[in-house]
Amino acid sequence: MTSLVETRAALTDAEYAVLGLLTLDESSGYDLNRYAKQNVDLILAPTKSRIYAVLPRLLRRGYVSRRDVAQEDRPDKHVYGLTQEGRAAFESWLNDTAEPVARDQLLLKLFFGREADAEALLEQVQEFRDARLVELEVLQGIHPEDPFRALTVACGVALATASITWAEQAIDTLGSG
Amino acid sequence: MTSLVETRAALTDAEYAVLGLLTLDESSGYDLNRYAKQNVDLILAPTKSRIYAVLPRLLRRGYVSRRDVAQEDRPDKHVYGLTQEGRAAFESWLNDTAEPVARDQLLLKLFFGREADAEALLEQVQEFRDARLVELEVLQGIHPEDPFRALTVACGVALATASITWAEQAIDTLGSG
DNA sequence: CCTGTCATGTAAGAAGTTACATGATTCA
DNA sequence: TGAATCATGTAACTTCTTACATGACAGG
Repeated sequence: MTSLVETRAALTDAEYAVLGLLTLDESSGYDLNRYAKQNVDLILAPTKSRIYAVLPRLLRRGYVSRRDVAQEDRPDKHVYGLTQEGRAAFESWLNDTAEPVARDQLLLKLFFGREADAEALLEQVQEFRDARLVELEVLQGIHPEDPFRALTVACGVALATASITWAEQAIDTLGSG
Repeated sequence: MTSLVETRAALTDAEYAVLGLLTLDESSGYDLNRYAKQNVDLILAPTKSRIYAVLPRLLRRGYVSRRDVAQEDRPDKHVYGLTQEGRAAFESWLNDTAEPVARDQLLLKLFFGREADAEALLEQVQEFRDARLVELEVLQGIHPEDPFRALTVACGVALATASITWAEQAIDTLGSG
């Protein structure tokens, strides 16, 4: 009885990333690792051992299925595919507008934006922008005497501003799509 | 025999943050927690339990000393102060230009910039800028067909650009100081 | 001959979070 | 009466990283 609302525990970002990659094609751990390095890497780089750790967990939850492919002269291949439950879980995460998303999560969702509901995605980018606006206001209220500390605040301001500008642009793109 | 160069293992960011706060004044865990929440928070927020976990570790290393202050009607206060070794370790971290720093680490160092060697700090900001320039070039070489993925790249570009602009400004400030 | 690709994972440890546990005082 | 401040920490848990472990084949 730890929480009033007993929800099915959420997955981690790494797990959603794996589910997302599996929406594209069924893959082995090895494939996922390589593909993640090449693509999602700049956003979120689940390591090899993380991928291999995550796959059996998703299997136990019924979010992925596993098919073993025998091979000669090398280990069998474990090919994982998304189940209906897995796809449902992934999409419900993708379109969830209730929880505010951090930057990396938003980027991860955008990366798989094709699979998402256009309005839900738009709403999440707007929420992200609004959160940055609040952050910016807070930072602009801080004026440290120490010049070094002023620089740290300036960095926060610069990044928040850039995030807001980018988000506006993203909102335009998504809205007109 | 895990590494050729047997260096005294580096501390974590949370530990350096605590050492940094202790350069200002000796403090109890409670004080550190409160102070961290008010100040470093925006950069790096070591939690209460992390602070209480870190202090005995720093003590064992000889980086801080502990003085117990008896109090009536409430638990004794454990007041920690920086030792010479602690200050040396902190400063050597602060002025270490060998390892490239991540953004949060750089901000943490800047936060305690008064304690740092001006040139070493400058050099680290320059290295940071250069790393962002490389990052930017990589990102500018990526042109995904998928418009959603193009947005994720655009975000990276926006943030890298903002970081570079900020770093230039910081370099000016530090150089003319 | 050596490096890279394919292919699986485990082990050990670091780092951090949330919640638990206790208890007096002060102020609104 | 209830919340905030002062003051200590522990426990349980999650997540993640780095390094270890194995082994064949292909290509330069």
